[in-house]
Amino acid sequence: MINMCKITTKILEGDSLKILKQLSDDSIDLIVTSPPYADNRKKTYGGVSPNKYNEWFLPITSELKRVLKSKGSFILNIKEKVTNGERNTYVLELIIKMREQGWLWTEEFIWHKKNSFPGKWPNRFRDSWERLLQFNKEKKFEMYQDAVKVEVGNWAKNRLNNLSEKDKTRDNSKNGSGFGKNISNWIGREKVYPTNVLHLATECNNKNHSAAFPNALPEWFIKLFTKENDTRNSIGIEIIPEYIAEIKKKLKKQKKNIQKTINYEIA
Amino acid sequence: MINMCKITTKILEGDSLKILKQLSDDSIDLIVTSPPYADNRKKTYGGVSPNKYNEWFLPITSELKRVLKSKGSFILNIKEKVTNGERNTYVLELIIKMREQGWLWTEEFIWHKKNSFPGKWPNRFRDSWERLLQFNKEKKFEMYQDAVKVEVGNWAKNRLNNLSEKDKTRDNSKNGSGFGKNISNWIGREKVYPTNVLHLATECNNKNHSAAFPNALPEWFIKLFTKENDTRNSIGIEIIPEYIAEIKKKLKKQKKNIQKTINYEIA
DNA sequence: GTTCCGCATGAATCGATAG
DNA sequence: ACTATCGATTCATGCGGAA
Repeated sequence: MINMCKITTKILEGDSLKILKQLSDDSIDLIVTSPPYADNRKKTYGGVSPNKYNEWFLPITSELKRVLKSKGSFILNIKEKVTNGERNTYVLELIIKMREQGWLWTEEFIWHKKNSFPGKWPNRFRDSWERLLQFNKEKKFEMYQDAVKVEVGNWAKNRLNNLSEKDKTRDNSKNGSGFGKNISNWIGREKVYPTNVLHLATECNNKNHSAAFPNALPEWFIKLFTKENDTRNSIGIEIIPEYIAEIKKKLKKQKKNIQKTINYEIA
Repeated sequence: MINMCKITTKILEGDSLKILKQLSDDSIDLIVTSPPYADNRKKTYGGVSPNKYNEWFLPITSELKRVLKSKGSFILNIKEKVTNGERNTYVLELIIKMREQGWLWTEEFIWHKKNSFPGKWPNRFRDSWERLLQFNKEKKFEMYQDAVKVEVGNWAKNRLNNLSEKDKTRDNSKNGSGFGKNISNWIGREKVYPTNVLHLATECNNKNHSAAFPNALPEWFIKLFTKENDTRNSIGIEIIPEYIAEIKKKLKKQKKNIQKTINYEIA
């Protein structure tokens, strides 16, 4: 037993706005969501038209702000659809409106979808990216950058073989920016920090749910914004009964493995 | 002589808003610009603070709309900077305001900067992408998708996307030596359309101008939005005398090569 | 002509300190 | 309290000279 704490995964059933109202203030460390995009997924979630989207979603973001801890983060995966030949501006307006609610728009990560949906149109190419908007309640928030470090690029192998005298000391840039470098700092460094562009393929095996949201995406943000050895209790909110059954089936499968080391419960 | 038309490159000197007013309505096929980002380039272009940015830039976009042909495109390369720990919203507001001017916001391409600026901060990673906003006057516009097709497969895709000017001349010389063999390589190799994510490195050898705008970027849009065998006359507007001198020097070097096939003039 | 290797450079941002 | 300046930190690329 590495950790004797009890960890729970709660699946709450119903409309997210109503469910959220039952949760306490400042109780959640991280929120990751990919709401149904406007007018898409009509068959499953009813579909919200672009001009009603913010009217529908802003009350939810307001509740999310209430339940999020002050040092927590909210990641919103979204992409505006094309209406009438143009990219619709509702996402831009959503960001502006959320700031009026008191959210800070800290960053916009890009999810580069390496295997984007094929297709051809006369006036545009395949859409190969989505927004991952980071919102916070306060300027200082929890972030564990070391948890998502990546391998250093190939350049380092060759570059570091023969260091010149200049490489061994701090060399300040000529343009007066104060920017300087000491190449010898890289000796023995195997991992570096990533950038704000994530290269991930969409998952095609998610047959029974309409969101093509790869597991690696929330996983990356969970690593980045929550502490590794803390208990990571989680909550999921879902309105469609069939999906709830599917989720619970998957969770039960995993429970057996998890319980070998941790006291794990599905609620 | 492939083409007997006269092609001209005009370098107009002065403030772009004033210069634009001298150009005729509906006379330009394609506009590609990367205006100084808010508060950056203080040393060279004076710098406009984020809250004054749109006030400064919207009169220019209004003139750009007047001079653009009805089926032309306007590509705006821009990225908002961080102010007070947040991404500033002036670019979002610019898009909304430009639509009020009558522009259509057709698409947002992403420029993934492979060699983004280094740095480490407690609350964010390196910024590795910029916006390439496509605006149009009408829903139907000129677009030549076949001109930017890429080879199928990851190897080819990366190779083509990474092409620098140097790469291209090298490749050409290879073509010259092994002509028959290369042709056979092309046969049967399928070409596909690219996506709306461009992977390009910034160019660091641009010693006398601070813009890290790779040649490949405007080149890609010129191929995509203007017809290959048309005469591609061009206009550049620049306010700093030193840069004008630099541009003219570069153009004169190229003139000798170009004039072997085309009647080329610098104005 | 080609490959190898040294090296400068880049649309940055935060936090502390000074005015 | 608010603004201005300054130091610290960091990674990948393409050019140019050498082999």
